[in-house]
Amino acid sequence: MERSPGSEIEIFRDFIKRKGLRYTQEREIILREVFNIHDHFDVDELYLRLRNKGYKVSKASIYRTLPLLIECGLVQEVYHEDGHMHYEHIYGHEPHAHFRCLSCRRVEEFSDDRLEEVAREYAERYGVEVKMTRFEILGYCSACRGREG
Amino acid sequence: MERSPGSEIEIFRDFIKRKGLRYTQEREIILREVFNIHDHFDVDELYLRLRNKGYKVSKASIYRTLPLLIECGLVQEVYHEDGHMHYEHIYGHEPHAHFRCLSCRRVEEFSDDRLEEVAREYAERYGVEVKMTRFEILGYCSACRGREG
DNA sequence: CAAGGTATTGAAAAGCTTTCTCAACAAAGG
DNA sequence: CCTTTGTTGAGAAAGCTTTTCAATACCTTG
Ligand SMILES: [Mn+2]
Ligand SMILES: [Mn+2]
Ligand SMILES: [Zn+2]
Ligand SMILES: [Zn+2]
Repeated sequence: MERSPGSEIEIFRDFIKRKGLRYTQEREIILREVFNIHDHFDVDELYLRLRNKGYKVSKASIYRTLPLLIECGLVQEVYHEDGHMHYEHIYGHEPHAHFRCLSCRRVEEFSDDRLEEVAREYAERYGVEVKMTRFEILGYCSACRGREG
Repeated sequence: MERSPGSEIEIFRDFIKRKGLRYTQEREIILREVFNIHDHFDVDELYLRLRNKGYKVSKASIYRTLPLLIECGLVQEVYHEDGHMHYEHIYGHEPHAHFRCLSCRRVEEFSDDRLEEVAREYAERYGVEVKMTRFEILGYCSACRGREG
């Protein structure tokens, strides 16, 4: 009988405990805000949202916590743009890929089972353990393809 | 009757001219070295290789030229790691995806036609123009999966 | 082929993002 | 509670990438 996976908070707490780390206020505050953002975000946006809500969490703590959230599979690096990384929470969401318009920078999500299939087959053939996959299409969206390109 | 696409040098020169830019020594030297490297590379490696061959090209020029090579489709950003971007030349190579081991950092290439299929279908359905695609599998290679994970 | 207009270059500075340092603090076990 | 020790915040440091600006080189024109 499989135990239900639980909320992101339980998952994170278990992960932190299993690693022998301490479950701090700051770590939970950051986790909660990451799951309040239903969009791609960067460190600065996360930091400002927390400040605007009155939480005093430092950027250093955000930079320290994100790798933990990624390691336990709750969060993912989505893409690197404008000199910094962009993230999203993935727990509770279907795996999906991204289209990014090189002109207007709009990002669209879509999913296709073949992508996970490709990863699964690669893993089987080469004996690797898949932690995550990332599929991106870069190009010009329908609105932009006329204007330049 | 379709004209043959030509070498990377012709393509780059045509691109530069079409944009009304100047075809300089430095730009060609950088282009040539990019196509001498049959691996993923970063700015520093490219810079050091040029210096070791006696070329005096500045990093600024490399940082200025890479976006041009990318814009004309000769080069691609492969992945961001250790705080900087890694590139590869793609002209003359089949499209391929990457597996990256999170432990030993080894990078393996593989290809699967389904990936281009997914992109082609997305483009058709949403009317976007695809410039490039990127598929990555992150995980632990067969050698590393026992040791940690 | 010479000259002039102007994009490009190199070197250094600046701008950013991310990491590190260290004293003060707080989590967690006894 | 008390103690131990990992964590935090603020600022410094460390990179990477972009910008600045005078000197240079490309290339068009005459
Ligand atoms: Mn997404
Ligand atoms: Mn490759
Ligand atoms: Zn667009
Ligand atoms: Zn490995």
